[in-house]
Amino acid sequence: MKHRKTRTQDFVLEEFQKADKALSQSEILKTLEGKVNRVTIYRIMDRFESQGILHKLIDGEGIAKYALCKDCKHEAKSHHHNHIHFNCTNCHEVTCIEQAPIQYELPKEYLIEKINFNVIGICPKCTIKD
Amino acid sequence: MKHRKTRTQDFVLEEFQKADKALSQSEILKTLEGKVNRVTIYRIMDRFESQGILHKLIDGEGIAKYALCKDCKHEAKSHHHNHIHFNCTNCHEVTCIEQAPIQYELPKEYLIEKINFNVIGICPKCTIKD
DNA sequence: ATACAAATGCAACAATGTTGCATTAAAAAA
DNA sequence: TTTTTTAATGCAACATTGTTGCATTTGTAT
Repeated sequence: MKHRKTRTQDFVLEEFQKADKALSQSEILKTLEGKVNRVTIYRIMDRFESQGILHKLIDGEGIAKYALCKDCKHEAKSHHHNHIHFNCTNCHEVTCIEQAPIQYELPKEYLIEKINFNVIGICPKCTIKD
Repeated sequence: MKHRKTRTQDFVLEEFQKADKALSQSEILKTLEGKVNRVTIYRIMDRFESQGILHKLIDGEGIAKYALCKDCKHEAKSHHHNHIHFNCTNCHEVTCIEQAPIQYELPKEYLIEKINFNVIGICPKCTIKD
């Protein structure tokens, strides 16, 4: 016996599917209208991350957010998320830009475990309005 | 009359010069042994940032840190810091890697204001020991 | 239906960061 | 030098994020 299906977990997962962007604990909590303890949200997101359902990132403000894993490689030990996260300073949405290629070079003495790349600016939805 | 020279500000600046890495409020506070209020540290670092002396970054854990500006361009409105910050998971130091080139592409609809790139892993100092 | 343990709730705690207001102290003006 | 101005600091209070321990609830296997 491992994982148990609960309403709150289903709800959280649906929120991520609907949102199509990275969400923080407080954003999830709002949609639950205080019906669930915030500690539970933290724990559900942690659990989803270790199950490879979500990936965690730190946004440009230092807030931990999670987003659905889409094109992730799930091979053993190599669950990487080497894509840019775009932080819109207008609508404050953080979105995964999986199609944007990143290239960087570090002296080979550096052992790389993972990356956390944030680009801060105005997203397409907000530039159109302006 | 604009800026006033104080001992605490001098001390903070010296710490950054000695450290040659990014420092958080709490790290600065420790070296001051509680002789200065932590709010003052926040304000000094903010002030230094707006004066172009320090630049702010969010490290891989979401903690705000500041580092000395070295090769920054200080032309009007273009005080960029487009370099990688390396976060060592062993010694927990965060260092600016100004010589490492970064290339990334985003659809042109995205307006880029600044970036915050963290690479997390083991730094050269720590790989040698291992 | 019962038993096990995963999931949740709740209280408490720590750390980070911000704000308002009183006080201190640089440095300019007298 | 003394006085005045106000930038800089101290302090209290607050908000938010995140974590931990323990009791309770609730899936689900038996």
